[in-house]
Amino acid sequence: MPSHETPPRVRTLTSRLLGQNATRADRLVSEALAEVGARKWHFVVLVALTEGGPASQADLSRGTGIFRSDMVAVLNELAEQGYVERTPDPEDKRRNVVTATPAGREHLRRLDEIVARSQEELLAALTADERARLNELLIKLLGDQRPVMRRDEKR
Amino acid sequence: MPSHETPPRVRTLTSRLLGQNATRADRLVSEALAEVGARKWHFVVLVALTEGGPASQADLSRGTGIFRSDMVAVLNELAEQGYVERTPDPEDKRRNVVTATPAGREHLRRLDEIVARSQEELLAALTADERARLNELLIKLLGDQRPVMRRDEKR
DNA sequence: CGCATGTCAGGGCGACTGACATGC
DNA sequence: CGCATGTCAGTCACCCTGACATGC
Repeated sequence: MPSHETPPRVRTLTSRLLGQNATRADRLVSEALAEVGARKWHFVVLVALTEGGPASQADLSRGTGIFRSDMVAVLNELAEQGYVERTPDPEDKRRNVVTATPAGREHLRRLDEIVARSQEELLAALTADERARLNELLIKLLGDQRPVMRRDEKR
Repeated sequence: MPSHETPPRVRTLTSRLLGQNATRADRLVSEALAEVGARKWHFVVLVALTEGGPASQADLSRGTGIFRSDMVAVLNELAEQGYVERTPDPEDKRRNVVTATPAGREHLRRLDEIVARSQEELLAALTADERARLNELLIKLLGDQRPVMRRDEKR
């Protein structure tokens, strides 16, 4: 009986390679973050807040690519853990101003380390040059694409 | 108010770049395949069958990385459309022998074209050299990893 | 007996849609 | 008025677990 290994025709499809690598990368990062009760969206949102300052949920959504509707849960989780605060915006009563707390910034430092370690693990098989080249190519391939949410921009 | 673009710290994370590119690639391929009522698993399974010959569901599962439990639905769909046939294996009554029908092979030729066009679209921003290099790096990065399902091998 | 196979039920997560109340 | 914001309820695909009956 023949071997049913995935044949080259499929194995070397770029879309497939991207998918498999993304799955592996995601698992590495997610499992590492899970050890401190965090998920990757926590990381992304905390980075956005500490680098961009306080923001509305819609701003955060647009900046990170997380849907407005999903942002709610992410912020709920972060708020429960005391890493962000939601306060009503006095200038526009529809909005919440989301702010990273000191504990949030502290937490982010931990996440930064964890994520960095995951990247190291992910990229272990590549030399520094290869890593750089890969990143370059991935960026070029991605082009103008907004983080996710390409078409409408108004979620 | 600051801009909340995704900052470089996050934007250039390889895990993130892989994720975004994989999402885009997946969308491209899936939407194209959807136009003929197919999904990527259909493609993968049909390729496995035409290149490896008839196989049991468990063999197909191991070869493609689709879980045994999910393979059932995929084969149901392919069988409904007349692209594969399940017949009991006389040599081992636990097994089904899955075979691609002529219509299945015909269908695969269409899918092949569609997938090829998607890859073209996906990779439009890269030169031939860059595409080759990217594939190389992705393959090296993936290393020994089995299609998915790394740990147990016995789903 | 332990193990493989096909099947089903279900969980968790991420991407995404639709709707709705409130306010600009 | 049209549009933005925060929220909730759901859908769908994928990845994955657990269990079970049947047969090796």
